[in-house]
Amino acid sequence: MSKQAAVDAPCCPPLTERRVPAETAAVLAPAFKALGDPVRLQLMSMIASAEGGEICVCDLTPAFDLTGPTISHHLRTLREVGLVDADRRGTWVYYRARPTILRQLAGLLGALPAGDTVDEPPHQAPARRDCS
Amino acid sequence: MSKQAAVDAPCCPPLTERRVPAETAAVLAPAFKALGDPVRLQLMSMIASAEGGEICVCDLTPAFDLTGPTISHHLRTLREVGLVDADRRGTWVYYRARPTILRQLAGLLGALPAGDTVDEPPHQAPARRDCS
DNA sequence: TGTCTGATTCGACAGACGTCGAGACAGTGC
DNA sequence: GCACTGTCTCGACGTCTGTCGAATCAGACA
Repeated sequence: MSKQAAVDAPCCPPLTERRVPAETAAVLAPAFKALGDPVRLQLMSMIASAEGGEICVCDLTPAFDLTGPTISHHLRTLREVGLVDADRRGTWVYYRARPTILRQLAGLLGALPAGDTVDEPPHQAPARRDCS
Repeated sequence: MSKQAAVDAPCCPPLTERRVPAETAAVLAPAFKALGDPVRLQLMSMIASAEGGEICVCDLTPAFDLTGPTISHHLRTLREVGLVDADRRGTWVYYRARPTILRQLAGLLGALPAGDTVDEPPHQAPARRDCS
């Protein structure tokens, strides 16, 4: 059924420290892309923050002004990149987040063990260089 | 001309803790989407990890099997969501990462206290079925 | 000034994406 | 068995995206 490609990606140093190799980029980019839609980003957060660690589709659908098939489509996208996992229980289907890949993405962006986060290089706000 | 919309986003609790509001999702999703392309992900990491904090376009272009205009297009995408900043110096244009939004994204994905979550979340199903 | 190099913008095109309605499938309950 | 509910798949449609070549813009230099 689902591909869940990104799940097995090798773990990754923050992109602020070393250039991301093409292979890693090819594997992780789809996960970022999946989060690149406001609906999916909200779906992901509803799933990841659900109490009990999982949430029913029937709780997700009414939260949006979209049809069932559309929500289902977005959920499949999240499933295919390995961000969530589905589980049918009787009539209902429950979705659950997969923290591993979420951590990989966060790690890549540099959510390091908190504390040593890179800090602003010299950068004044109003720079506006408009080199257009 | 550039939009740099996401830059001013309010900071955000991890999506594993609370549902991301539609507003925040609409603001941060474009940044994730920008990172959702392998080429842009690599560009972003080359820029963010560049020594001196910045890197010349002339160093970026030859690193890919793509034409100049295509690289320029991707760089503009990164610029428009506020992930990078451009600066023309003489003949060359230098790009620099903006750590603020990078940290926002990382934080959203889970400034996980490290060592906490394991892949398998609590798995017994708390039979929530009040979906009627 | 004229020419050269580096970077961006413009216009075009194929392919991917987001959305929907209709229909199919999986379980439950009578 | 049959009807009902919840979810997914399929096909279609309009829009967006990634890529390119050609043209344009911005500086440097003779």
